Amino acid sequence: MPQADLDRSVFRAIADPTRRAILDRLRQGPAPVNELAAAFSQSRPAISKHLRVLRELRVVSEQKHGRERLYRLEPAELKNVADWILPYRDFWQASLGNLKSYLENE
Amino acid sequence: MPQADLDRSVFRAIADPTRRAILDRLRQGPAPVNELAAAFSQSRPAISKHLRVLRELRVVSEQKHGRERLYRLEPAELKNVADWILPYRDFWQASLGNLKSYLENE
DNA sequence: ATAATACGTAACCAAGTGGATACGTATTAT
DNA sequence: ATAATACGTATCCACTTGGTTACGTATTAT
Repeated sequence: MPQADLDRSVFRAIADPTRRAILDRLRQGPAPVNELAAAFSQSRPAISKHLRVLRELRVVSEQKHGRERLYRLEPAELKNVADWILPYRDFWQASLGNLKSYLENE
Repeated sequence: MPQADLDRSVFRAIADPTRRAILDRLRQGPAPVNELAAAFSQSRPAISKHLRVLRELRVVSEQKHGRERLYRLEPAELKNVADWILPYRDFWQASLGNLKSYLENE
């Protein structure tokens, strides 16, 4: 069999470090493509492709503004990540708790 | 240029849906490989490869137990995901707040 | 001792990914 | 009108990924 059907979830969007950095930047407010590209020592088309992925997975939105395109953070899909990670919280809290009591009993 | 240096973060570990499912399963307790493989309509070696990725990124640990290898969830690295997503929480809460007041004012 | 079980790994392959350069188009500046 | 700017897209390429089958090895069962 060639390959299973692709993962089109938000997890793919945040799998790439450049895309995560773009999202981090957009937390400070919308930005045009050139400003984003300037920060990442990659060609502008490369950033455009990353933005396309983020757009298609609905993590950002695009708004034409003159000849610029302002990209804006769309946090709704990211909530899925938080929701997925949530039940694991108990586990690392338990681990830290064990470590704490271990240290306290030495 | 061929490719940038690879992302070896936990985000890569959770990028694949099969690997996320494995982690979800391991939340209920450690499991041997065969049990994991039985659940995913993939060959056992495929699951072994996924487990290797999870192992190398320290999201699971392996423990030999007779001829079985028990895989166990190691939540510490997953905390990085929760930490990364945390500042975005404000954004989707703001969005939901806006939606709420929008609906209330109609 | 021999067979069966539970794995990991090697080799291979199709498809996906992330990058670059080249080019086209809409908008603004001159 | 012409040039410059700010993009998106097409094409190409090396590398990665995720799957398979074939095989080797340690452990347990007979």
